[in-house]
Amino acid sequence: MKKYSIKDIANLSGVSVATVSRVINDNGRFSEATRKKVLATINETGYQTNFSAKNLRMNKSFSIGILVPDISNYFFAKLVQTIEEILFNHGYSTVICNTARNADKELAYLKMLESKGIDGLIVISGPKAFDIKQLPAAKNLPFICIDRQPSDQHGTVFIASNHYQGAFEATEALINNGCQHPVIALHQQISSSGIERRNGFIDALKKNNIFFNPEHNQVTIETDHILTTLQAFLKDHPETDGIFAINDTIGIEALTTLLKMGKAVPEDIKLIGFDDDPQDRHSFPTLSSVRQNVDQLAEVSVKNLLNMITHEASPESSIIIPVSLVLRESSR
Amino acid sequence: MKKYSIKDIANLSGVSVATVSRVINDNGRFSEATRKKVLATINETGYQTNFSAKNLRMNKSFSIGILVPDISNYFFAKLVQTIEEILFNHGYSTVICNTARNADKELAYLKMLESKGIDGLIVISGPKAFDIKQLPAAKNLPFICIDRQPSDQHGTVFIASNHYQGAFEATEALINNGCQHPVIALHQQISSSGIERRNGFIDALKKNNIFFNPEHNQVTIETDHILTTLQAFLKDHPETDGIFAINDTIGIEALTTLLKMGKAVPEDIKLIGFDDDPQDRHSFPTLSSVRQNVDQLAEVSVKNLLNMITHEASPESSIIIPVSLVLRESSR
DNA sequence: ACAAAATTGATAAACGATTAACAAAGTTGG
DNA sequence: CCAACTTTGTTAATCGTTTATCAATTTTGT
Repeated sequence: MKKYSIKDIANLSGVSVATVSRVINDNGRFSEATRKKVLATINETGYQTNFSAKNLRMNKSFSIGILVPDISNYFFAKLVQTIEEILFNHGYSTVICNTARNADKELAYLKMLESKGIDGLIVISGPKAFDIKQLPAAKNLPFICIDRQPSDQHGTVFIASNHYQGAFEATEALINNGCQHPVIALHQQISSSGIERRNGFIDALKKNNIFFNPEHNQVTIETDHILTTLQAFLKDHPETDGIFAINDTIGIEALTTLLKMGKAVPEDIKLIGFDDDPQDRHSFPTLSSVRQNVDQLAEVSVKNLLNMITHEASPESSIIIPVSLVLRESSR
Repeated sequence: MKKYSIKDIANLSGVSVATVSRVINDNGRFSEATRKKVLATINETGYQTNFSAKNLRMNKSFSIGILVPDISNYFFAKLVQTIEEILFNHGYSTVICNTARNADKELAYLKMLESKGIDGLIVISGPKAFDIKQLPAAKNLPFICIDRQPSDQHGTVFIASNHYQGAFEATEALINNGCQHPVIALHQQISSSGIERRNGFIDALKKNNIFFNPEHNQVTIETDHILTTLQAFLKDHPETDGIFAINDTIGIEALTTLLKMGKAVPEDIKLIGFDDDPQDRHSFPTLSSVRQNVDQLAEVSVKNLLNMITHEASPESSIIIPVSLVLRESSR
């Protein structure tokens, strides 16, 4: 299988390479007759344009980098998947970089991406160790942040779900279903979106005249020690009748831990998580959660990034996407 | 931030571009003094080689394509993540293509990947609609298949977990724990790995003198109708005391369905799944499963692919990776 | 019918790297 | 001291595109 170049196509169709290029890129300067002729030989030969050459000449690579902390996390995987699909439909390919929340890896990836001459960058969450914008690599690179607030807001796009709203609504759902002593369950280190969620929880308490006391209304879960942590907490705070888990990993863990402890969910303790992992539908009882609108998140991200790349429209600077509460059995 | 080319570096260090290139690629033909000089200006300027140019000249892109059916599936995500990391450590970047098990998309992706001039391809599972090898795009492209048997074995590498072994061991575990009437739960359409798993199940029955009767020892789960399907099956076959689920999605669904029906797991019915999803550790009771060795799968895949690319060693043709049974509460 | 304008196509110069072929300078042995 | 060899570095071709500039041809207006 020979690889055909534009020159071969030109020779075979009896025109010049310039004409072939014009036909391929459809920029007018040719007659209908030549168009047919050229297209025919392209079809015959199965010619494919060589992107390396095109990239070199046009200084454009038709590929986008994505920095993502952990693609084995369902939410990130789904988000990346959706973004990738939309980008592909726009003629871009996606280079996925799994940073493992490691700032050094992030830097290494950025260097590689710069070398490859990517046209744009999408940064999802991740470490706040340094500011992407400060990097030489990113100086002239269109990029947007999802769930990671860039420290220098100017000229960058920030997109996130309304974590605050989701937490607020989830907490109010607990209260409306009778919880008098709701507790938020979270990890030690907490991301920017986590802070938003915590604020939503606190404000929902406030609005319902429940005083937020970190001692009583908050439990810090240490991974792998959830049973002991939760057991100790509930012993000290037997009045607890509702838990808002800051994400579904904690939510599901809390659920099974409660069951192991002999508590009934939702009868004794109501429970709501965050992220709407698929497993929420398959727990027993099923787990209420807050669903982020992944499609919209992806859509808006790509739209804005491509706008930045083509300069067609000036990008918005900060976009918050609504979330939706998914009520299931665990919070009845 | 200016972009420096090799020419700039040459001028700034007072040598020719050829020399700079030699220093960068360390191929000998220069003195220690020039090396230091060139490296110094490279450091000062922050020069990065332009991959488009390098690719064009060398006819090599240092990027690998991955065709994967569904990256939001935990096993695939983990596998892709691991492969990506290893490839990155070898200086390759990864272009991920989510085919959604759609043969047309697969074809479109392959065209794009060919245009980009990828150096190699990894195909994970996916539709058997057509044979990659037959595609002109793949004629001279080194590629390996994970969990997808290429129809033309010659010169291609096939890598897979030992699905047969996993299913066999899981089934024997059920039997050894007292199950007299084990049942396999599977979907209507079944992949090549699914067939292996089913064979393992059947042979384990045989070995233990249980006659395999599709009527009695197999239930076909229709997604979204699992409750009714399973309920009907158990009504017709009340003797059922063990279920081997062909994957963890079915496993977890079966588990909660059984609980909803008032069955006790593992007391009434023992249950083992396949793939060792993280959620298995957080169900109640925890779900026994078969774990594929993702690290080894990734390692072996990359090693063989890179061997094919560099011709350093001739690739093996068919590699089977052992799996391990993870026993938890659901099969006690 | 002829000048001006519009259409169509060709030539050749980039883009930034690698590398074969060559040249100059330095080293060595007899 | 000079032939032969080694070391170091330069020049220029090449990869496959795009596109500015120019040239030839056709169309149009009067």
